[in-house]
Amino acid sequence: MSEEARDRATAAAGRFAALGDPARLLALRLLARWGTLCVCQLQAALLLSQPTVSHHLKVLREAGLVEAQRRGPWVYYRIRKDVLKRLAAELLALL
Amino acid sequence: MSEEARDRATAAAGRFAALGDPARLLALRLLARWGTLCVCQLQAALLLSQPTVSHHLKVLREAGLVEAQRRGPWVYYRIRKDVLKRLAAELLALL
DNA sequence: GTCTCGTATTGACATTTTTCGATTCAAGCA
DNA sequence: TGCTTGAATCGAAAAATGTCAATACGAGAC
Repeated sequence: MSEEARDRATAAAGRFAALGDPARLLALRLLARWGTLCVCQLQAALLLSQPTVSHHLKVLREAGLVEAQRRGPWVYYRIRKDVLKRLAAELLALL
Repeated sequence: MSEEARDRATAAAGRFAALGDPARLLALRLLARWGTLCVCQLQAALLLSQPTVSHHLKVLREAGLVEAQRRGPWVYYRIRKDVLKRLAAELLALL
């Protein structure tokens, strides 16, 4: 297995790890359903403290799975579909 | 979000977590390429101690992503493609 | 039976992760 | 200038994870 393949595997593992938490996967399902949500809306749905929700969103952001945009006092999050598509392709490559 | 959706998300998160380690993802890539490998072959490719490889394979097994079969003194592992397909579908449902 | 080889489990350790309370930052409004 | 509200960061505690050495298990060969 080549060096680049190893690096790609490591990068993909990082994204899968970001998906590997129930709270984060639920947040993504909510974002998939509603398109865009602010932290307080996600907090209400996830039933976690605000710092915890912020932490999970940071993990998702650093994995490249979501992006944030500030509008007034609110920060809205949205899924990065292109990244998710590439990740799904990595999964299907295992078949 | 319904109870079942929450449970499904938790189960899927467990499988994604199993994918979320470079060693395990590399093992899956090797299995995808060669179809079937024993622990000692995976160990040689992953450059990890034998107990560590066994541990990772156990994680993958308990997540349902691979299955094991003993043939003589060797235990051969193979990907469970149906499970991987369902997992990819979960990912694509986020689009 | 014993020996050997491949695999699994145990025990231990260091690191990482998850979570929260307390605090700080950012933006708008009075 | 404060004040209020939403979000991020800090600090800390508990839990989970990744790794290995040592040990135990399982299946053939002798």
